[in-house]
Amino acid sequence: MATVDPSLVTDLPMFTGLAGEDLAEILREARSARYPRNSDVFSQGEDAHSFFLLLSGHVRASKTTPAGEQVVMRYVAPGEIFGVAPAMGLKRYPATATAADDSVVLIWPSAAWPRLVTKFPALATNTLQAVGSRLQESFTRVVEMSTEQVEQRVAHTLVRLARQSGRRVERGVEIDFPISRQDIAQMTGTTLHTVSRILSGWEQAGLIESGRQRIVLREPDRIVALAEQAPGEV
Amino acid sequence: MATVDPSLVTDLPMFTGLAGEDLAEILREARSARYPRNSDVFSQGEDAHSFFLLLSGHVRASKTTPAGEQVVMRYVAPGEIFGVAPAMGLKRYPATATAADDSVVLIWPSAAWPRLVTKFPALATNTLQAVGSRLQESFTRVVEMSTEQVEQRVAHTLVRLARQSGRRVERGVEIDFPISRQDIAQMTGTTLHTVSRILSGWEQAGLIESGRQRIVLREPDRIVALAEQAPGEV
DNA sequence: CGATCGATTGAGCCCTCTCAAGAGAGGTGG
DNA sequence: CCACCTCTCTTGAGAGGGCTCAATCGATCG
Repeated sequence: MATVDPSLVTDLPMFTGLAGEDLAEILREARSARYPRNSDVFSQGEDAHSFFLLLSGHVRASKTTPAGEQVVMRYVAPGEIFGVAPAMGLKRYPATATAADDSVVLIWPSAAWPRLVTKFPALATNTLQAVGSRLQESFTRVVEMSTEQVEQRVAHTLVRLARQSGRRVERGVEIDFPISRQDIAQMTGTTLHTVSRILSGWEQAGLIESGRQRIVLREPDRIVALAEQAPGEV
Repeated sequence: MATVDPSLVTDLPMFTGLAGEDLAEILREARSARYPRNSDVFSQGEDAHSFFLLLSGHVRASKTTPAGEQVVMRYVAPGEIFGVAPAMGLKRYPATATAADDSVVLIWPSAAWPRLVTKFPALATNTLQAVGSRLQESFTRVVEMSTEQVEQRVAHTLVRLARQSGRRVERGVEIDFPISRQDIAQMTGTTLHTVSRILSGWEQAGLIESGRQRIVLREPDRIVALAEQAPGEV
């Protein structure tokens, strides 16, 4: 397999402070692979043999409870690293990563991490920032689940998805990968029935337009308003 | 102010891989300070001027929403670093840190971080692991809030607090710092009324013994069982 | 064109919140 | 050292948001 072209990734936050030859050396240790929609990149509990960078597509990270319930932790957008369990000192992946859409991924063997990070300390700094911002996001979610009603949480989640992975279309902003009511329920701690009722309501009010695994925000500002409005303040 | 004695901190995860003189050099950049119970070490939104290591006592990190509601993110135990916003690239503290009990803290100016991490790359690795394990904890909390009922969440929270900061007493395991029903409510996303009702029930069942800001787990195993039992499985 | 997967919608219930009141424990100041 | 005041905890009553159970519809894909 050919080496990855450095120009594809040179501007990513992960490689801040890493110049031409250094970057090329890092990339030489990686291989790329394609994952078709709905296939798993890795599974929860599996030996953490590699870490990853998403080149294109979208990857969903989810955790399964002992009782078999699934919770979606996040969606990975192109340019982000994921499956960095090895860097955090974990032996096994704490979640399952599934291609939400056909995806292309760079893969480094875990064994390369200590060597790379010793030679290129900027990698540690950049990873620390990436993990730090995920910690902030996770905290935000805890706060929302503690203080907001379901409708607000769904609104916040859609706004965030649209900002992270929105695509401008004629009628508004479309979330750029297939996402079901069930997925949104698993991101907001509710049931697919409740999500369906909420989205049906919004569709009738003209706020969104949606179909099978497809959501277009027609009036993003009014969804933001819903997200921020205190309950009862109607 | 005298330099901190390296022997006090040499075994902490934060300083793994750092030997005598290196450690002494790192500690020379820190000062120590005492915070009486209920005083703030730093406040949410404030300029992130420093990062910290807790030597003794307990510190509560909490976030306040725009609507004024508070959510407790975690309790810091002795030996842990906190307020590492600077290392994650944040300009301001994302939460408020309050001494839950009289506490002694090591303080490094943020400006020291880039210099220290360049000279001692192990610091970046160790911090990455610390932030990584917090991310795992935060994920655990999201999963619990998504899938469990309030009683299970309270049980899980008490078990975790007892493991992290429990002290053996004759009658069981006591949580080693003052903690109110309100604090537990803000950790589990419920109200102090509901927490009070749950703890009253457990007290009558002989599972715990409690008083003003004080909780003793008399039968930790049975609390663990409550935490893990599926709802309805009674 | 059938089968499967996702979405919709109704009915009823229950867990938890809200509102309300009061009791007990500690700390503090005179 | 006592009285008061504040903070924490308890407990009841009632309401409601969201879940569970159930059935149907629609769309996409092989």
